[in-house]
Amino acid sequence: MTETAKRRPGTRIEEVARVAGVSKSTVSRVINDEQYVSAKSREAVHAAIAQLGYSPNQAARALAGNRANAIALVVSEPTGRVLGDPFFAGVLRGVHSELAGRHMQLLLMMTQPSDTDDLVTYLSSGHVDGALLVSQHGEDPLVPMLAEIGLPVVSGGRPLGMAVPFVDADNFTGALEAARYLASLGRKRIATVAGPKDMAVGADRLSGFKRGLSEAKLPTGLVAHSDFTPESGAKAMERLLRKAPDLDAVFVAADIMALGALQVLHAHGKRVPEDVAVVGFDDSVFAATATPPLTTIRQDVEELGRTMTWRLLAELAGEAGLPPSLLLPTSLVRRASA
Amino acid sequence: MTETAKRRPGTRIEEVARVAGVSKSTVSRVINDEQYVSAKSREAVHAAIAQLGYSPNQAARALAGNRANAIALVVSEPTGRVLGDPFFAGVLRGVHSELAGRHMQLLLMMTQPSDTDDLVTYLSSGHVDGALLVSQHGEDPLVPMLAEIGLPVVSGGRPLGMAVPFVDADNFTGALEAARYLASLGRKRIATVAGPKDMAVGADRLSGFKRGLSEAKLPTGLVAHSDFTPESGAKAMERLLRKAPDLDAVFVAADIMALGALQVLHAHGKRVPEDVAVVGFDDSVFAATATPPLTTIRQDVEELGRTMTWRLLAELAGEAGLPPSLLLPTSLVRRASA
DNA sequence: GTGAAAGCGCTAACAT
DNA sequence: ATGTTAGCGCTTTCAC
Repeated sequence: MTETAKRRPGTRIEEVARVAGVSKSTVSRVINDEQYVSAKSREAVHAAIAQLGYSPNQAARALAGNRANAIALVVSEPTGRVLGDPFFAGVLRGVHSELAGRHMQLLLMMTQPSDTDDLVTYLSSGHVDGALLVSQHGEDPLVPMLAEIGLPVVSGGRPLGMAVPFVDADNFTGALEAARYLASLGRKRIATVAGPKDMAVGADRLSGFKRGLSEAKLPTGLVAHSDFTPESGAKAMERLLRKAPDLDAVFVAADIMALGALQVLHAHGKRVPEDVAVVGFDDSVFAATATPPLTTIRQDVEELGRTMTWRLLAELAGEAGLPPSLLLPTSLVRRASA
Repeated sequence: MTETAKRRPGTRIEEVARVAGVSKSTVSRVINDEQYVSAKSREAVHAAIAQLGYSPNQAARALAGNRANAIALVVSEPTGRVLGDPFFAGVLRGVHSELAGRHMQLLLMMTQPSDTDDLVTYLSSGHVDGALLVSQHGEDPLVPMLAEIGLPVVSGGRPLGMAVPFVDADNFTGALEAARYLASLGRKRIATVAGPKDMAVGADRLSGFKRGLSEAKLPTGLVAHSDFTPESGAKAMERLLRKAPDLDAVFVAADIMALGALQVLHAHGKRVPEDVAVVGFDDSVFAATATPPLTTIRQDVEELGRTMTWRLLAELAGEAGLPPSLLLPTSLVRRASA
């Protein structure tokens, strides 16, 4: 590295102390919202901070306080395919809004299974105070590894393996509602493009769907698995059509897969919803803009991000009696496809 | 704050030095890839680091080195609507891949126009070494403010106001190619759903489009402005159809707007591409999954992210003779819509 | 309620 | 090529 650029931060805490007429310690106490500071001092410090445009040096805070004042958002998936997913975008937005105003930075980390070790080393070295995990496939080794090093963690989506705190949409109930709705429409040959078997989200939505069909005394055998891409959604739809050319409804376990399914349905001359009713899941940006607009199960991904963050921060703050896991409600959004 | 959780980082540099049989300074030099370290020491240090699973404390590095070892990715737009945009996801992926392996963290910051001052204060306080800006509308006040405090900055997309280093897709040439292609198809009444007037990306694509039509001696008057959402794309398409019911082609300046335009075209009984040929821009995930699949101008957003990051890091490293701005090539991707 | 002083773990002169 | 020393700006005992 050559001649790395350096810059001197502006005001230091000492100057704030001078202007406010108190000691550094008092300024520090005010900044950290501690008790035992007189209203008078507090006010003076706030005034000085505003006047000088002071902003504490995070590095020094972290070093002295033995905290990082940062949490990581870990996306463990090959080359961040999830990033393109509106799901992730929503979570990110939620995390960010929950963090707003707190003195906490968000570090974004992506990781392939191959460099899991590096990541664990990094996370265990005090760079962050806790981690949020998203979109891990099945039994992600990251989960037990982080649990072992004692790093507070909250998973977005139910992890398949080890029990760690998590927040998830109520996928089971959402899919159940989708199946009930399709059955209520009088559809009899209801299929599903399910998610991957090795992801809890896939399994949960499939379970809920099957439960709904069972209630209506309908057969539950029309299942094609897929991963969360339009392409594989299309392929799954092809398989379904081959197996049951006369199917009259399909629950696609993610809007993004429904896009592919819709293309295949059109290509086969099936009218939606007349011949085949389609219900998606997520109510992502894809749903409203699909042709035809997609009836879907809405999950509030932004709320998911907020809740995950709240849960993690609460744990970092040492709060007791926190629920190990939380399920967020879903709701049916009716559009043109069913 | 109550009883904030604390953790002690594991190994410290001193222990690495002891195990390697050298001084802290030498370990530091090895870590920072400096010269004047014997191969022997270097090797010993690497071995010790591996053995101990050592990872340097970023806070201490930042404090002592007077660098943050972090850059910010600033998304300046009301409540991160951009986040849902595949454009942003791609850029993020590119930024991240370029950062991989360097000791640099990525801080994600979103900001509304209202808290620009806070952001500037924060960024100017040494928390980051530089910033990447994306998706600013028109003359974003952030640009001159950051330039003023001397923070190295690279903009993703050409900023409308002040001259700061930027990287952008070659929007002009891309749109030019779209227009030429449509003309080469024999289309005569070619319209465009353009982007916002106050964004360079909107202006540049419109200019290129008009230039292309002029070349073919075609009229350039069929223009409807829109922002980058499917809804406003649909509205713009409605306006275009009202103005020219017999239009036979439309260049939609973003795939995501094309989704809305496509819905409207269908609703009006227009067949795509038979009656109306449609060309989009971006080649985002929306393009291939649209009905019909969209012919579009591809821009490599991941490369955009990588290039922005490279440019910023090069500047931080004090490299001389860096190009103030860079334009990335685009290419036509033929699918079914035109 | 407030201040003084001792580090937090590292980098950066300055020696050698 | 390597070791020694002095901080970086803040939080945190511990007095008062």
